[in-house]
Parts: sequence; structure tokens; C-alpha cells
Amino acid sequence: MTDTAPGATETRDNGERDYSKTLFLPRTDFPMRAGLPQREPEWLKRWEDMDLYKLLREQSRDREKFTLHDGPPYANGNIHIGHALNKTMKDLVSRSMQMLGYNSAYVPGWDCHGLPIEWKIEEQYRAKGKNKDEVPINEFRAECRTFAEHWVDVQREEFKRLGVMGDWDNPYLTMSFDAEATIASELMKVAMSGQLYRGSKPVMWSVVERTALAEAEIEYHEHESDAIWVKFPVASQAWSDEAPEERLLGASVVIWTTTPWTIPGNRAVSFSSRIAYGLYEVTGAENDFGPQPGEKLIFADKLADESAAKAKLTFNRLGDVTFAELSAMTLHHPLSGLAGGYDFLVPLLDGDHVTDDAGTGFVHTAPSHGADDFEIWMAKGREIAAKGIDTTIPFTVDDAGYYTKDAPGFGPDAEGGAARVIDDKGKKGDANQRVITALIASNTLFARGRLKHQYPHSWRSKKPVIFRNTPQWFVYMDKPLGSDTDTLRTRALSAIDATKFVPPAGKTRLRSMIADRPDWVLSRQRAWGVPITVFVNTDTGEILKNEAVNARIHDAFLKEGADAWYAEDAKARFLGADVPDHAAWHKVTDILDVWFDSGSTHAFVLRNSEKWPDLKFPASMYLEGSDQHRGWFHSSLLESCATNGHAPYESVLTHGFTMDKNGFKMSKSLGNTIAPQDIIKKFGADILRLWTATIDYAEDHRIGDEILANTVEMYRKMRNSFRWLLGNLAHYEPEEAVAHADMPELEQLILHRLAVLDGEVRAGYRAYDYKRVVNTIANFMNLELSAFYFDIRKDALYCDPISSVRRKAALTVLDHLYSCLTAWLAPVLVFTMEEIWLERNPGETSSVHARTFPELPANWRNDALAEKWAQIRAVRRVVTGALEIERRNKVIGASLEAAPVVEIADPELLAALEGHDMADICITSQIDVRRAEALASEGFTLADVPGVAVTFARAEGERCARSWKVLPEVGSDPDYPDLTVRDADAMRERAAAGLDAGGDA
RNA sequence: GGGCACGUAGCUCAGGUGGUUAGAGCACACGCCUGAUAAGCGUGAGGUCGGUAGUUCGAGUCUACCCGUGCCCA
Repeated sequence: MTDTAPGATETRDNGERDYSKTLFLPRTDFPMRAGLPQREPEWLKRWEDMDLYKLLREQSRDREKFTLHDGPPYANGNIHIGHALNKTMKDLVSRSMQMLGYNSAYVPGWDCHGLPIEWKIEEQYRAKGKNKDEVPINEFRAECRTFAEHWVDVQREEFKRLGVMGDWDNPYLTMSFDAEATIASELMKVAMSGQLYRGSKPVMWSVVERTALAEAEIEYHEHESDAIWVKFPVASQAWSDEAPEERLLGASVVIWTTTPWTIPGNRAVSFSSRIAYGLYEVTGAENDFGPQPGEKLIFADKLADESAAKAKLTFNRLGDVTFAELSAMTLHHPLSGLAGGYDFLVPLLDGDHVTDDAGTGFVHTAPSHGADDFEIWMAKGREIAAKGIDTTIPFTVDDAGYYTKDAPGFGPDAEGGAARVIDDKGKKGDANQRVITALIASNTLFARGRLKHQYPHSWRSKKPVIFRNTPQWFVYMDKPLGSDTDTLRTRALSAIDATKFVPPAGKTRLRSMIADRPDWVLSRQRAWGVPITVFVNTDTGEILKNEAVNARIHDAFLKEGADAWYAEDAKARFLGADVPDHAAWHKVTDILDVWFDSGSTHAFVLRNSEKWPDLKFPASMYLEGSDQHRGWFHSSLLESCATNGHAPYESVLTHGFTMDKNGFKMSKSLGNTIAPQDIIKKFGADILRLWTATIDYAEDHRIGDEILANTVEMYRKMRNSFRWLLGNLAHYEPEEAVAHADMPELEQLILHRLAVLDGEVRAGYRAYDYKRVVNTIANFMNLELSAFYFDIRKDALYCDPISSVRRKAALTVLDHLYSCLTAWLAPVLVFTMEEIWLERNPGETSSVHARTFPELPANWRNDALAEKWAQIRAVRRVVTGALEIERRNKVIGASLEAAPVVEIADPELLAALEGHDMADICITSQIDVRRAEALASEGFTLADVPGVAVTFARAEGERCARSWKVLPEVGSDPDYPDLTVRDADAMRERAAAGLDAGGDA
């Protein structure tokens, strides 16, 4: 075969000459496979080298600030999937707000004080046989500090690896000196304003860790308790005219408890006016110990039978015991007379917390050992005192779990020494047994047993805790501050109303917690934290309020950290000459609840404009998991309301928790945990980020192999579309750009779609609705670009002559697509978009992340055009459907083999097609669109596209060796007998441009 | 036990104020292309919307209860 056509160098197997080298085929080195796990660290290094974060700050310093304030993770251990989700979410918010045009600085932080770290150091001590109490406290604190520093470094690297951008070189730490100084000052502000008080309260106490625990530090686990039923004999004394009736004398009220060791602390028995009580006489006893026939006992009627069964008794009901009788009654303590103690009267108190669901209908009340007990005792204080009963709450158990002298018969003076409730290992001591023995001896034990139930345990040691009366520091929730209606609680509630919650349910949740919560217990009897920097008068208990002293404390902490409080000369140094009588003041050694630390971050981060000038107070947003309604959202709100009178945030965003693939919570014991490190190693951080952006974070959500595979697939599709974009744009010269008005309608349609998407993407990012953003973009790329626009325009892009406006217009559109899509996806696929951006925009300081979302010309939006093209696409669907049948029947393979006849009955539809090359749009070689009054009955139709019928016909003519179109005109050009007219022109232009010189023509 | 949520195809998500045959993408099956090629295109099957009972002419969308899951609390 003679080769007259320049440029066509090879011959194909089918005899056609190979023109592929004369086409503008996609040309790129951008790899189809991303290799993210290997390559991501390179981009991280690049950003670090160019100091991208600082670059952004400088570039956006004049913009409006958007401050997402980081809630500090605890500096202890590697990050898990929850951390990864949380930090990635924050990064999505921060980056998208930056690209929306704000100065969105992000300063990460860490929570460094607290029990878990202290616990780790103690564990190390124990392993070495070292005793914590023998180590100077500041030495111990230094070890805690070093430990926290280590994990800050570890987590910092793990967070950076996720692609999270922030001020990593300059994060905040709750243990930095300036933080410790500010936290102490915040506490002193609270003290100075009269909101701090010292109270005595039963708190959850861990004997093992020797500390009071907050509710947040308590877990409930199955525990077997000793249950006892105890008789309280009716006392003969009465304080009113309504003396007990004769029939009640000698009777006993029976209580039930699962904590026998609290009996020495008993001071009352609670009952309820809503419950019916009766007097019962024992008629038969199976055992020869315990209650015997003739004994009279009082029970809630509903629970009498059940209780009788416990003691293996039979009862006879003698009659009602009325509310008036019970109210007028006093009881003897069951251990009355033991070791000369317990000779006080025990009142009966009407309490709401009493039910007849379980027990006896009477509730043992030990004000030093239970919240309800404490509250009713306090509430009825006046009534109790009026009966001549001492209202003092005893301290019956010390911090090591031993009874004190307030528990006669069991304290240090008792035979065999003090009994113990719980030992150092968290095991049950001898207290219960000794109390039970004493009850038996005094014939006041009704029955005993064991009970398995949920019991509070320490979150760290997993050992049971006890309720124990201790002196603690509190913040008032309801004390009027200024006006009667201005309390910390009312301030916090109105601050919640002024805050935007995403999703809105968060508002209800936080509100109900604030509305119900008791006073805030601030004190911990531990070492690793910020001390409660107050002095208390040894006589009056009043708190020293001296600004000069406070200032000295603040300054010292700033220079030396909170260790200064524990230095030997601290008291003299801080009181100084401003306080004359140093001996009259006691230096408090308790430390602050860590929630106060993290609740104060707004004070030492957002208001530290010297260190972080790009942040603002209050923050634009706090963003954490939904558990933080009880945690950081809560403590920050209270702390700021106490010191500033308003919330530290304008909005609060919460996310749910990550479950396993079946929707169950992840736990090490179930073995269903998924580590973010593993996902990164296997797929890359961009996949983890894409997963984060596609889930409905407001709810709990799942992760697993199949879900990640879906994410990977989504990524792959988008990546390949970008690859094709890049390949085509290799042939684009910006100076060839075609103006919007000069573009074909198809190009204008795509620009219209970009304009619409621009609105959706911005709205989605503003609403923090990332799944909407990503799904919208991915659908656009798959359905409108890959399957429609790209498919149609391949012919023009590959084959059209150099001069073709159609081709240049398409390239211009590809350039716009590239510009928009890389920006829109940059907050999510931080690595991949940078990779794609650098392909065309290399440079030392070039980064897609330094961009803002492109501003698109308003005239791109053209709804009328879109409507028209919806009709065109409907016709296209009918054509595609018709071809599919022929393809099934093996009549054709490629659609270019077809030349269908399209009959249109609807004149409006026909008008829509006017002026468009439907063959191009349908990717056929030829097409015959014609008006038809009645549609051919054998034509292919679609039910939802009325008035259109398509009849298949094979394309007539030869196949063009260059464009593969089948047209009758092929062969008409003497120079290029194997090409269409368009392709022959293209070849001539190439020859004129000297493009194909060097071919073997 | 209490408070707050959630439960739409195997998976991830759409489905304003209740209204015709519940929508996408991925996965799956089948087919086409071989000039996006460890890619691209098309077709198909697959959900009675956790369950039950109500309100209504009509409920995925409202009410009650139940089941399941989660967070917080006790």
C-alpha cells in the first residue's frame, strides 16, 4: 500500500493506517494509581519546608477571622479512630472556611494534667518498688510533665500524618507555664467573685487512688455486694404529742442496704408519703436465729411478702401504719450502745427518692455516704434539729478506707484496730463482716444475702469506689451574682440559647444537663494539676481575697509554672507583707479538676493575642464528639460564664461515634477496633479523609472493609477523571482560551453547571455538610463529565484541527473544571488535590491550599439553556437505548457504527434540537432527526420521553482511519482517501504547522 | 432505670410543610469499547422504607408501643 498521507506512520492489523500520533490524545505522567501511603509524607514535608501554615496566615491576616478552637485530646497513648475523625472534621471546617475567604487559623492543643498520667507514673513507681509518697512532689510532677511531653510529640506526628493543617510548631498545652498561670488566675477570679466555697460532701472516693472522682471518672461494672436487712427499733421517746401508739412500741422498721459498712454512718431512715405501710407480726420462723414469732415489724405493704421470704418467715398483717405515725416516730440506731456510741435518735424523713420497687419501702440514710442521703439530710436539717437531734454529718471513713473514731466499735480504738471498707488493691475489707457481726450481736439483723448489680468503679483502676464525706471545693450553680436572677446556672442557660448548635439536638442535650446539674466540685486530692491557689483562714474558713497575693501567684506561675505553689517557701512568698498574720492562713493543697483546665483554654489560648494573633474570642466554633456535652462544651461554658458572663463559643458542632461495620461499638475486648494508622498504611490519609467527608457525622456511623472499599472506588473514579483532564490540558494554551459567548452550547452548559455547583458547594461547606459537597461533586464528575461531556467531546478534543474553536472551547472548559474541582475538593483530598495542582502549577510557594474557591462569572448561569439541554439529553437517552438493543443482538459494537433515525412528534422538542449535531451528542457517525406526525410503530421509545421514536440504521460509508467515524464522504479527498473531510483538514493544518515532520512519510 | 438520638437496597447517601410505580453512586450480573486501558461506556437485577397498632381518602414522611444500636447519666 502506498503511503501518501504524512503523519500516518503505521498500519494496523485491519489494514487501516495508524493516525494515533496525529491526535491530541491525553498526555500526562500523572499516575493512575496514587501510591498515597508512600507519597503523602513527601507532600507533608513540602508543606513543612515552605511553612504553608505561616504563609496562609500572612496572606489572610486582613480577612475576617474564623476561629475553630481545638478541644484538647488527652496526652496519653496513640490516637484511635475517634481522634482521627475528630481532627479530620476540624480540618475540613478549618480549611473550607479558609477557602471561603476567612482567616481560619487552627491552633491544636493538648490536655496534659490529670489522673491518668499520674496513674501511669505511679505504675512505673510500683514496678520499681518505689513509693510515691517518698518522692518530693515537684519531682513527681516533673515526671508527669515529661510523660505528657512524650505523648504530645507522638500524637502531633499522628495528627499531622492525617493531613491536618495547623500551628503544629506552636500548639497550646494546659501544662505550659502561661496556661498554668492563667488557669490559676481564672480560679482566683471565681474565688474573688464569691462563687467558690468549701463544703463537705459525700463524693465518689477511690480508696485505691486516694482521690475523689468526678462523675465523668466513674464507670459502672457488675459487682457482688453484701445485702443486709436491718431492724431499727421504734424508740419510746417521742418529740410531739402524737406519741407512738402502744401497738408500735417494740416494733421495728426494717431497711435494706447493699453497703453494710455505711450502717455506722446511719443517721436517719427515709420513707415516702406515697407508699402504704403496714404493721406485721411474725407467725412462723424457719430459722432459730433472726426474727422469731411474736416480733412486730413495719414494711411497705407491697414488699412485705418478699421481705418475709428473705428471712424465711411467715407474717400476719396487724394493720396500717399511717403517714402521721411514721412522721412522728423516732428510732433507735441498730448498734445503739455499741462501744458507748450510737445512742442518738434516728428520725424518719419523708423523701422523694424512696420507692417501693425494691427493698422494704424504708431507705437507710447515711448523709456521709450517699447523694440522696446527703440531700435529704440537708433539706430536713431544721426539722431534725427541732427534734433535738444533732445534724452534724460524721466522718466515719478516712481516705484509706478505714473507719475513724466517728464509728465507735470499728475505729482505731476498737479491738483488732480499725476495720476497713476497701483495701489498697480495691478488694473488700473486713468492714462489712464486722458490722454484720455487731448487728447480729445486737439482734438487729433481719436477714442477709448477696446481690450482683451495677456498681460504680474508678475509670482508671477499675476498682470499686465508695461514697465518702470529704471537704471539697465547689462552685455555686445557684448563688445570686449581683441580681437574684443572675446565677451561674441562669447565665449558662441563656448562653446556650445564644449559641448555634450543629446538629440542633445538641442544644437540648446541653441545656438539660446544665439545668439539672449540682454544684461543680473543683477539688481533687492529687498532685499532677494546677493547684487551687487559695488561702483559707484557719479559724473562720473564709477565703483570702487579696489582689496583690493573686498577682504574685500569677507572676510566679508564669515564670516557674505551678510547681511554685509547692516550693518550700511558697506560703511566705505569696502572702508576703500584704497579709500580716501568716499563721492565720492555710495554704490549700488540692488541685483543680482537669475539666477546669480545659474549660479555661479560651482564656489562655483565644485571649492570648500575643502568641496567637489570628484567633478571636469567643471562638466561632467548638467541635467535638457528642460525649463532650458532659465534658468540654459543658466545663468551658460554665468556666466562661463564671468569669466572662457568656459562652466562649458562637457555635457548637458535635459528631457521633464510629462503630464497627455492623454498627457495634469498637472495643479492644471485642477485637473489632480499626486503627487509623492501619488505614493510612494501607490506603492513605486521603482515603480516611474522604471517608470522613462522606459519612453522616451527626449520627453514629460505621467503618469497615466494604465501606473503605467503596471509598477507595469513589476516590479512584475521581482520580481518573482528573488524570484525563490533565492529559487533555497538556494540549491547552491559556492564550487560546475561548470566551463564554463564543462557546458552543454544550460548553456553556457545563459552565452553567459549574455555576450551579459553585453555589451548592459553598452552601454545603457553610452548612458543614461535607457529604453533600462530596456526593454532589462526585456525581457531577461521574454522570455529567465522565459519562456525558468527556465522552462526547473526546472526538473534538482528539481529532479536530488545531484551529478548531470547538476544540479550544472544550479545552477552555476543561481548564475551568480543573480550577474549580481542585479547589472544591482541596479541603477533603488535601494530598491528591495538591498533587494535581502542582502538575500544572509548579513552584516553590505554589499550593492549592493557598487558594480560595474561584469566583465564577455570574453570566455562566443559564437556566433556560439547562432546561433545553435536559430535553436534548432525554432524546439522547432514547437513542442510546435503541443502540443498546442492536449491541445486544451483536449488530453493532461501537456506537459509531450506527446512523439512527430519530422521529420527533413534539415540535417543541424538535426546536430544542435545532442547530445541534445530534450525531456528536449521541456519539454516532450519522444521525437523521426528522419531524414525524405519527411515530413509526416499530421504533424504539422510552415511556418517560414521549414523542420520540428511534429506528436503527447502520452507518453508510467507509470508516475514517483517524476518527473512526463511518461517513460516505470518506474517500472523497484525494490526499487523504482514508479520512473524513474534518480529519483531512486537521492533517493539512498539522502539516502546515510542521507538526508531523519526521514521520516516515 | 432515666435523658438525648438513630434505624430507607449488601455498602455510603437523597427523599421541604404526609399525595402518582421510593431515588443516586458503589458493589453484583450481563454486554460494548480498546486512542482515559490494572481505564472508559451501557443495560439489568436488587428496598413494602426496623416491627406492630393507630390518625388520615392517602404515611418512608404524624402518634403510641415494641425491638435493635449508640452517647450521656443513675
